[in-house]
Amino acid sequence: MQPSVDISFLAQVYNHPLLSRNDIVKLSGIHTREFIKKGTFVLEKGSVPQEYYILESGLLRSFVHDYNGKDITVNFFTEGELIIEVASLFQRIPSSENIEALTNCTVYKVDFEEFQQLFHEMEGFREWGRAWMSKSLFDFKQRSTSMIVDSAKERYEHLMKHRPSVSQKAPLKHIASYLGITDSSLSRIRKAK
Amino acid sequence: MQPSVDISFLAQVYNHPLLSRNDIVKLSGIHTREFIKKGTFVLEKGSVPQEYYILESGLLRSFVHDYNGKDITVNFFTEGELIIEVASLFQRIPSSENIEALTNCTVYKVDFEEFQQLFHEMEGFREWGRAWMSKSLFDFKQRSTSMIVDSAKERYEHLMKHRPSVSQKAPLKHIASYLGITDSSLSRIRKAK
DNA sequence: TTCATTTCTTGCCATAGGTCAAGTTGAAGG
DNA sequence: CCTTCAACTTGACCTATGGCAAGAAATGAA
Repeated sequence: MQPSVDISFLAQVYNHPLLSRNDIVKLSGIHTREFIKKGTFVLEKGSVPQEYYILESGLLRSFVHDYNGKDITVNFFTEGELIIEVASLFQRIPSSENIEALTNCTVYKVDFEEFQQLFHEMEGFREWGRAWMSKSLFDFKQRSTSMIVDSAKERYEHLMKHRPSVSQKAPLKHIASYLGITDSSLSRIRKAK
Repeated sequence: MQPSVDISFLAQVYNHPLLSRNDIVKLSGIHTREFIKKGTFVLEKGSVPQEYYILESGLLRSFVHDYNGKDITVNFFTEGELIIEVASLFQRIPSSENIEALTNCTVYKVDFEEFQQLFHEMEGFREWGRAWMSKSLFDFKQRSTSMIVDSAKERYEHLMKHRPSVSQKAPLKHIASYLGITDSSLSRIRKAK
């Protein structure tokens, strides 16, 4: 049994002035709903992704290993967000990061070729894509600035406030590496509150 | 006297498999060469940019002020790079950062409206744009990971190696804030070598 | 040339956060 | 119910980097 597509959920994700309700319906055609079990890797280092996903429910993270083999969480993916490794998907190069499901998840899968075709066909979709990229770029810029300007405690509080589901569902060690501190330090920060 | 456009320079910048020599010539039509004096702001916090630039020679930086009023360099722009604040240019919202010329510069200016038109007309241009954005996204991701994984000294050495012109032309304090350390610390790091 | 301003260096001490190691607590499988 | 493994906490100590302030060097304007 194939679970069915939830148009109004997709309408929220693909919210853009140049995308009409009709466009969304058309877009929904390239989305298939899937379940992903906790622990599954939706992308492995070294492979070239053939798709991206939209996360309906659950939590994932992307991570890399530094030169000491230490595991560093690069990003979390929360409900309503795109699960995508932009550089490797668009440039067809092997990914340098892994993406792993931290909980059971429900996602919409989008094949790259089908995406690509609609992308060039629909101006609104392109504009949405560019807006999405701008926002991501902005977020990562903010993130590196925050690493400079804010203390570990402030960064933690910011994460708590803006992405509460992360601190609820992710193990402390992943949150710590995402914040750029050790798990001991994060434990102390939490205690201090 | 209007300085003339250097097509082969632009061909390097707009290097992409889907952009032919003819496409580049067409693109060059929306570029005007300009000189910018050291100290000029090409973008001021709070204003909405109407253009982006390509840097032929010179050095610029973008920066913000943190809540203590401390000046933080977010990025440097070196020769051959795009001088652009993506979020505010594409989403037509006031910029949260400033962009300032650290030396006299030669640039190609591109008006947003003219860009926008060609962008939707030429598939190759769109693909180039997306590739450029992917790369930027990748770079910022790397940057935040580097802030976590590498020591101040390693970050400095990386910058030295990959963007030597920055350490040659920018004052120490801007390099320090870009690296996320104080100018005293950077001075000591330099000395230690 | 001189004066003023910025840039850079350096010393002293403070501190956030790291490292390592030893527990606890807790959850999942047999 | 017991065992195991991961998650989390906590303590003792260490280190990279910050804050502050003084001075030296370089740059630029008059």
